[in-house]
Amino acid sequence: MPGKTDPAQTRLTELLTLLPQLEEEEENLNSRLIGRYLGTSADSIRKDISRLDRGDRNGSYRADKLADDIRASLGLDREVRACLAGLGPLGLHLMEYFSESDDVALTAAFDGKLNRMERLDVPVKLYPAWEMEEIIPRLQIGLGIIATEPEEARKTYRRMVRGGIKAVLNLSGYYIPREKKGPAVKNVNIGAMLLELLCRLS
Amino acid sequence: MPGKTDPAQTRLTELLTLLPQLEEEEENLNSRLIGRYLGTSADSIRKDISRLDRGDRNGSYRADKLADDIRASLGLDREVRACLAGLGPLGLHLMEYFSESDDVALTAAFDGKLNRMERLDVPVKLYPAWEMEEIIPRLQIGLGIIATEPEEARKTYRRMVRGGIKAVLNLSGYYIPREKKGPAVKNVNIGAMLLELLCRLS
DNA sequence: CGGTGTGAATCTATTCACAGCA
DNA sequence: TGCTGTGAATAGATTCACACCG
Repeated sequence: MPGKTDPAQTRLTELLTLLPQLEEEEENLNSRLIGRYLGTSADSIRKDISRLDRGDRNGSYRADKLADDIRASLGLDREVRACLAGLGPLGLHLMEYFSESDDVALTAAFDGKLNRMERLDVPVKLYPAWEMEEIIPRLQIGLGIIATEPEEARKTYRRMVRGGIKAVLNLSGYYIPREKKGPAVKNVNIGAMLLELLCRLS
Repeated sequence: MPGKTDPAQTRLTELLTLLPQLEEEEENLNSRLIGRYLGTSADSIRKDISRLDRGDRNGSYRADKLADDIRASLGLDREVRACLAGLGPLGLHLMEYFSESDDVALTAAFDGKLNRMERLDVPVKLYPAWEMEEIIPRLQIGLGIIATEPEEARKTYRRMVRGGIKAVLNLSGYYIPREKKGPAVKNVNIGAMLLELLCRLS
């Protein structure tokens, strides 16, 4: 019952990230087309969008308006400050990735290996991992992204919790158990996703 | 209706990837505990496992037996050959990650930049991207993992399709639209996942 | 007791079907 | 005609409740 996963909300966040791409490569949008990109039925897309209650947009969808309406409906107005832990290959990838995001301001990055940090030329302020607890509240960071090795994920998580983080996106592959009174946690496991795909082959 | 996502199957694949971790850090397993790791109710976990129809295992769960039963039930017996496209930071991360997998044999990796490839010391045979179409059928590769830049994802996908790939896990951030008669596609977008988390903060 | 397994009840999501609009 | 919006119908998943086992 905890990590609630409302399918409509999931689709809408996907649609939001899909819209820029659609704007580039499609003339005009409709529910069937969007469904094809998102792997759902046109019906679901229509229902999701209609429930958005935007001032009566008539006829077909416009990417820019849709984006605004989705943001408004999901409460994605204010930008949230985030930090990233782990600067291996995955961390570096995410650093680039999120540097361009509108929804998240990547404000700090952490790693345990100092020498690794010194070499890096990146657009975000870097700190040693043990300063997390202090930096997170000071910079008012609400969201933590874990991209460490699995072995370090738990410790990293604890540091974030002690820093008062509100939500954690954990891409390390280690499963962080949910705890009452703890932050919202989303464990993403690429191996599991791959297995799910494999099931469809059988 | 296409990209069907059976929640029970999703949980079971997650559980399968979770089990090694549980084996390390928990004495004995029960549904509530598993639910805490997976962000679901104990009820769902019990139901999922009971439907596994294993020869009457009595009482509490054993990690090794569970893994076997889940594999059998999901048809994850035979190992599938996979290839990876894109050897930037994300690709390198995945290369390491999947090298250790039991379910997938990473058999080839591709990149468009030759100089990038020459520098790499990796445990998988590397090929230039334009050979995909030829290599995939020759090595009987069934699954493609896309870790390229978004701009190159579409072209990469087309090459995989022409090579006869059966399933695609696409981590580039670009959304590949589903096409009838095409392979199974799973688009994973980290930005969307992050947005979903942000929604929970509001 | 603290746990599992499982029908029955509930709650949620998807699909259907069609009216209404450009 | 081709698409959206939406109630009604269906299908599906989760939760409840309780019998049963070690």
